[in-house]
Amino acid sequence: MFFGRALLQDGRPLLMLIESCKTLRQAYQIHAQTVVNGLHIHLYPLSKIFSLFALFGCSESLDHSRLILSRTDVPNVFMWNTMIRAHSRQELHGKAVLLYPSMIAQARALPNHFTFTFVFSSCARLPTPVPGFQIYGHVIKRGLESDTIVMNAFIHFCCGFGDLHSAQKVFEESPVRDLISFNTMISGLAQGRKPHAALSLFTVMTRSGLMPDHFTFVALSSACSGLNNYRLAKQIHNLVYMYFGFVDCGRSAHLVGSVMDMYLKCGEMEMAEKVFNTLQNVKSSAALSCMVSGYARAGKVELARQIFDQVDEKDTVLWTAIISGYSQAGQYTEALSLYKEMEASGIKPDKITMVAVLSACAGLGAITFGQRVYNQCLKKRLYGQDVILITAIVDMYAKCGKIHAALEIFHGVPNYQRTTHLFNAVISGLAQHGHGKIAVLVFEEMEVAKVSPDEITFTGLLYACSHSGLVEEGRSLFKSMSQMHGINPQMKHYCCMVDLFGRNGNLDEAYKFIQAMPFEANSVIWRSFLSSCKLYGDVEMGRIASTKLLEMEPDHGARYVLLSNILASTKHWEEAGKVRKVMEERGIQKPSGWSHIELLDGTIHQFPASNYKLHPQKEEIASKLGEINGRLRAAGYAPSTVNVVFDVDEEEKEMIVSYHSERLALAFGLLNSGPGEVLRIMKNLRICSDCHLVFKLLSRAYEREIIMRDTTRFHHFKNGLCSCKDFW
DNA sequence: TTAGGGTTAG
Repeated sequence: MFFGRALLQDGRPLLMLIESCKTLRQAYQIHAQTVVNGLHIHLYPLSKIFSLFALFGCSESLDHSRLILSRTDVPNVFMWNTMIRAHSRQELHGKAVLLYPSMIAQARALPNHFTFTFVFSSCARLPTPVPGFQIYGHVIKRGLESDTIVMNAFIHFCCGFGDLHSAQKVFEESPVRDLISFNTMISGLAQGRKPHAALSLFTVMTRSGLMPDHFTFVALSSACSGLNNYRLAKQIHNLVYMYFGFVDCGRSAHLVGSVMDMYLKCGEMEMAEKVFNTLQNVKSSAALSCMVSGYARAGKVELARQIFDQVDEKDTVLWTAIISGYSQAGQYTEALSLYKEMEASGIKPDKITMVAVLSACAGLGAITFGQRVYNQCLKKRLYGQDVILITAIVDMYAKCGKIHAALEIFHGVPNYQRTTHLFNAVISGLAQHGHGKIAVLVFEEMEVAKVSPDEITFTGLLYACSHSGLVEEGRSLFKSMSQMHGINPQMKHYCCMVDLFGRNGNLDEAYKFIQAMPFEANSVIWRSFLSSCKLYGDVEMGRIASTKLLEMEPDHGARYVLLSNILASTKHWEEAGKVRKVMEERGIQKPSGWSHIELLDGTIHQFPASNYKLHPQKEEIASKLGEINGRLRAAGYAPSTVNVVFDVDEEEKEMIVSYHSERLALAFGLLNSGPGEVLRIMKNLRICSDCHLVFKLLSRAYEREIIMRDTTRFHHFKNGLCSCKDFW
């Protein structure tokens, strides 16, 4: 019997029925009829029915196909391959790969090149490359290492894990290299950020007589997008014209989109806009997302928003692009409210969306929202597969004041997933929380795990040392940078060192260090030094730093404030007044301070300094501030007014201090929370020493834990003490 | 074999 022409009892051809099958119900009916007709005992119709279920695309149909497979005595290679492909399509890559050993163990059917192609495609999406390499052993055993299709799949797998070395070795040893081999390799080099290697491979390809196709140029433009080289971008664009003429934007949307993205990533907005406009009515979702993120990267969030708003059917990527755009621009509240809109519109976020949202939560310090997003990640099973997502979660916890939660997650991450970024997030988090010694221990762990540190690792480490008073550790880490790790210290590292010496009172050493630097110190260094001079009341050194600063940045408000503070704190009122006058004459304003507090329900309330008069609870806040002042006096507190710049009378100075934005947020927090609840406050400037003292006293007077994040670090106030040990 | 959105520090 020729089963390809098998007919059911009513005369209908089985294959045609299978091909036209649209619903799962129809599929079950066809299967039932096959059984009635006795066709199911023959392998050919059975495997056709089987693939109908396997590739139908839902979990129920896949379950049914598993059932058929388990009841088949000797499944053939076609059935195994279909099963592997079906699991892969439903993103069940682990299960897809595990089918391979089952196949080898049970079947008499030998794996063919389709088997390996499907298996490698799933292996590329596993969290570890180990199974892929084990299966490559079988490829060699089966003598398929010269099969171009299998080799292409393996090269793709290697590139997915960033193992360009293995990919290139196989590529070069391959006896036959086709267009797909070259495209895969060029694309792999692009992803692995080897643009020059990708370019030279392109030359090899054209010299060998192969004609590039659209895929080649998509890969090539992606490779060159990171080079920031306008001329090269233009050359590639010209090559596209040379090979394909004026490309049909409808059919070549991929290619046009990639060329546009290359211009965007080179910062060539005008050319990108030109290409974008050629797309006219066929603007693909990808092109729109590119433009949105391109504008956002260029700091033009409003333009990005305009494009976003004009799109009727927004997909996950477009939503993510705009959310991430706002987050990167520091407009975290807007980012979070867009995420809420996205949820309401029914578009499902994916792991990349979550990364963008978590980064906004981290920026804002919004722990309730952040925790909700984390729970969503767990529920949607997004967590665990992706290192960047893990890094974003760790960073969110650290920046929202829960460093222990951050550490707990970090400790659960297996070694093969620990990247430089992840270590950096943990080390910087620990630094912000003042856990310098633990940061150094984590760094030692990093060295043992052979994860290479970069300049960001050292920024975090040196920062941690300077904020924990670890002068010797800092000194030796700084030395090890160039001597052991081949990283040349940059301005920011020198800045940390000046901070390290200055904060610990070694002002002379800090000054000598600045003078011995291999390049001219920038304003950040002088500001750090000036802060230390203020901390230790060294007017002479402070004057040197101030003079330098005013020369360098005559329009920067904070410098004037710091200088007049230092003069005021040492009662040089007259000079402080002069500075203020210069500031007024030049029309410079002090940066305005604000604080916000998050309540348990996740709502965030923001307070600008000295201003709560517009707040709906203004009367309660005023009376709470009065009560606070009373409690403070009872605790023997006298306001320190060294931070108040001007020589006004003492009472007025006290008033100005008592209206610092963090105090307003605290008063509001006490009013709107239950006893024993932790108060979480974020401030956009550094906390002043007076507020710091007040927060310590109030943590005892009200028996409250207060967690406060300022621009430089976290302060945990509890029982009259602060975690920074008054060192910040 | 195809493009687009993502993490740390400053």
